[in-house]
Amino acid sequence: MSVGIRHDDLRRRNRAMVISAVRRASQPSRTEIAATTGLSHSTISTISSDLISEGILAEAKFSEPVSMKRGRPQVGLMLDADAASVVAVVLSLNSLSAAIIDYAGNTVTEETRRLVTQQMPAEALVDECVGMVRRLIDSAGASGGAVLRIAIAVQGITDAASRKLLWSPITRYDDIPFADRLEQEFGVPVSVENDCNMIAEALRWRDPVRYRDDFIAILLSHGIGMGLVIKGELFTGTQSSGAEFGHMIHRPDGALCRCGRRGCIEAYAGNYAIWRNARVGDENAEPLADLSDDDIRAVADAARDHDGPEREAFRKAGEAIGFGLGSMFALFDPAPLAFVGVGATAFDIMEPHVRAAIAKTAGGLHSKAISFDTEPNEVPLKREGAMMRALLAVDQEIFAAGTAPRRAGADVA
Amino acid sequence: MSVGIRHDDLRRRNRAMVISAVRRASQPSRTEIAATTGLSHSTISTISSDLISEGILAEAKFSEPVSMKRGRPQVGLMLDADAASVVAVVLSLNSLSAAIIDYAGNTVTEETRRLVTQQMPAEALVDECVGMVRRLIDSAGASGGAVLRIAIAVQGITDAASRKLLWSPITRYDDIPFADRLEQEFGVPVSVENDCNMIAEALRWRDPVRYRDDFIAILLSHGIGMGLVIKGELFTGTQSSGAEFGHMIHRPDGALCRCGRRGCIEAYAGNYAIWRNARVGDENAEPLADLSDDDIRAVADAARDHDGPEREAFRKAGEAIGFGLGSMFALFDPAPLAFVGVGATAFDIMEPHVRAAIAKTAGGLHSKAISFDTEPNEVPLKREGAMMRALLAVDQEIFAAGTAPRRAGADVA
DNA sequence: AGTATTTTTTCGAGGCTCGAAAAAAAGAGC
DNA sequence: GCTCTTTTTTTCGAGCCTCGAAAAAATACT
Repeated sequence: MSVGIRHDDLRRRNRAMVISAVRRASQPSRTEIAATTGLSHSTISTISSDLISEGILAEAKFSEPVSMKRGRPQVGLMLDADAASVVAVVLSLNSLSAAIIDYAGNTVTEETRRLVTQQMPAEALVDECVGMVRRLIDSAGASGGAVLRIAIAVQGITDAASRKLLWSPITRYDDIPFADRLEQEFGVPVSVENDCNMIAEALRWRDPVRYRDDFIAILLSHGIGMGLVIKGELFTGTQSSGAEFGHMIHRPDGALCRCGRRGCIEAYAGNYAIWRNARVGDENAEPLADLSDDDIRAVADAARDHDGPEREAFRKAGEAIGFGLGSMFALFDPAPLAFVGVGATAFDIMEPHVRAAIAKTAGGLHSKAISFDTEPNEVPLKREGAMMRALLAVDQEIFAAGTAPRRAGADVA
Repeated sequence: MSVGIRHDDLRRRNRAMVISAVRRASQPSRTEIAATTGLSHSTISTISSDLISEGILAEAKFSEPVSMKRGRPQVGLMLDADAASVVAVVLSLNSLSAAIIDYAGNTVTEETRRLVTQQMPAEALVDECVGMVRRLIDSAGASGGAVLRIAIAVQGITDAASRKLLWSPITRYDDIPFADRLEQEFGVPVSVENDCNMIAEALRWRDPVRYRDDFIAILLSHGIGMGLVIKGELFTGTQSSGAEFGHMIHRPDGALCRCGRRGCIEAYAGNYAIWRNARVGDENAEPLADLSDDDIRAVADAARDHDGPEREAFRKAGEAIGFGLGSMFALFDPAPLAFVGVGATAFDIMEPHVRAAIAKTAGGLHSKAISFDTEPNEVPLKREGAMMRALLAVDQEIFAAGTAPRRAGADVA
């Protein structure tokens, strides 16, 4: 099972701790790092001077002299932006975008283009990714650090090893091996991640106070996605990316879902379902393939304006989400929620029904205490999440190990 | 956040690895331990001779000479039964039992008695536990190692810190602080655990091949309980023991549940629900407080014998369980299942309906591959689970640390 | 009885972290 | 302007820990 700790793991782990402390805090001093990691000052001193000489960290030159205290001033440590760079790719329905990001997290170059993903062969999808990444790397030229990692946030179900796109609403094809192809093309590790998991990862970095150890991100768009952080870790399935909240069953044998099954939460709360209930009035009608943001906003406006099928459609959506959350809360207790995507703009209409449904479930005891937050624009979140995923991999897997700690160190000295 | 690895943690962790390897395997040799832990032979040699001199491990005297190989024969290591002992307490509806178990896992003494738990004040429940543990410790006398840990498996929801019984069907009272009282009484750490979690823990030790990293134990009795192991760890809630499968929502605003809410899985699949559907025919009728095993077996026999309300009741139960599992599998992919308790004797009637329901959900793709296993007798499983929980705590928290590694070691030498 | 083989222990080397002390870098006080 | 105080950072020696190699131990084979 779990393996013993070798002597050389010790350094690797503690280097990882230091890098992680610097990435998390803003220019922490060595003393602060010692405090947060619990390691001694001398250890932090040794490790950080190693990392600086390897070009991974740098001392902040003009740290604002916040101190105004006596004594030697603290000198902040920061990530050396030129230590490396990563590529964050976001692939969604009819849209592909990518960016090169330096080691400190600044965007170097980016590109976005529209594609008709549902009508492209699987090969072509991968080719588009490869092409865009290639162009970005070429345009960035020799500036900054070498690209050490690529992360792709993609709508759909990925495998647990983050290598393939198992299934996605953006294409008719299954099992598309994005990672293998891109690794072969660029010679760096590639991971393929579910977009909602990346949204959760991004929220954690945007607001570490609210979204710390346990929270839930729900993407309300054409379908319903979820990113789940439990006990400080992204919750993924054992074989897939997991957390397919949209396909939990709300009503057995109920409304027709885009996935072909019946009664899924998505079949009540996805944009297509809300539109169908509001405008078609038949929950068994074939789901629309796509729906513009304006379409759904129009339904929301109508629902706000007067009672009628639109308002009823949002009631059903809120109810489905609420009962689904209630079932989840039976499994692992309530947690703060973030609603992301176009649907979040209409969340005000759904919220009372979500709360009413949760109140009827095991999560009901705390239903008033559960915090809801909305963020309409999911695109930057997906990119930030993929970026953080890639950067953290560089931190932990490459820089913590210390590329040839003896040989490279000797070269430098 | 996570804290750095201090120099002394290293030894503690590797000692823990060795102890754990010995507990898991049956009399492994030092060489085998080195292989499974990945540590060097010299390290294993040092650590194991320390552990032997501290009286935690012992060399097996007459290990069957399975080898028949040339060379120095391997000498198996085993846990020293006298190193310590633990108490495993199982508290269920109308029944309390406890046992003293030595460090090697052998039962030293045990006692069981019937109580009318629902009519006892909270204090009296705790008093009964204290009294029984006291009698056991007294009767065991000075034989064996000192009691270093107590674990209580109790039906109901416990808090995440395993200290209190938050809610339980066995009593009208909430927030009963079992751990505090018992610790005060016996001066050793006490943990209060959900009984189904202990069932899962026990299954892992009974059949480590089938129940390894991901599996689900479902207790089919008056209510429905669940113990969940995901990625090698017992899955608990963030604030409570979690995995309240029985109170996931099967049908919004559906049948009346024992918990007062509506539509819970338990309200269709708990013994009282099956009995109610079979014999009362009104899913809103007030649930019975208790039901004998014979009652439910009679319904099962009737269902097997002829079509009618009994068979229909089991169909509804299987359907509720199947859809609930399907919803869970949307979150974390399918896993092997063990059905435990009286209800498991009737599982043959439910199985086709469980599978049919799962097939209608996101878990349906693999519905045929999901393995079902039944074990009617839950009582020994609860005890074994509590025992393992307590023993592992002694392993990891007490013996791995090495009580005063310098001073005690010096005393021995 | 001697040799081959496998397991276990011993021993020295190298690495890592730690605590204490020293060095560095500022503000405070006169 | 100089010294003292305070705080941060580095340096240095000590103590552990793990590792690899070699030695020792224990058995089967010839």
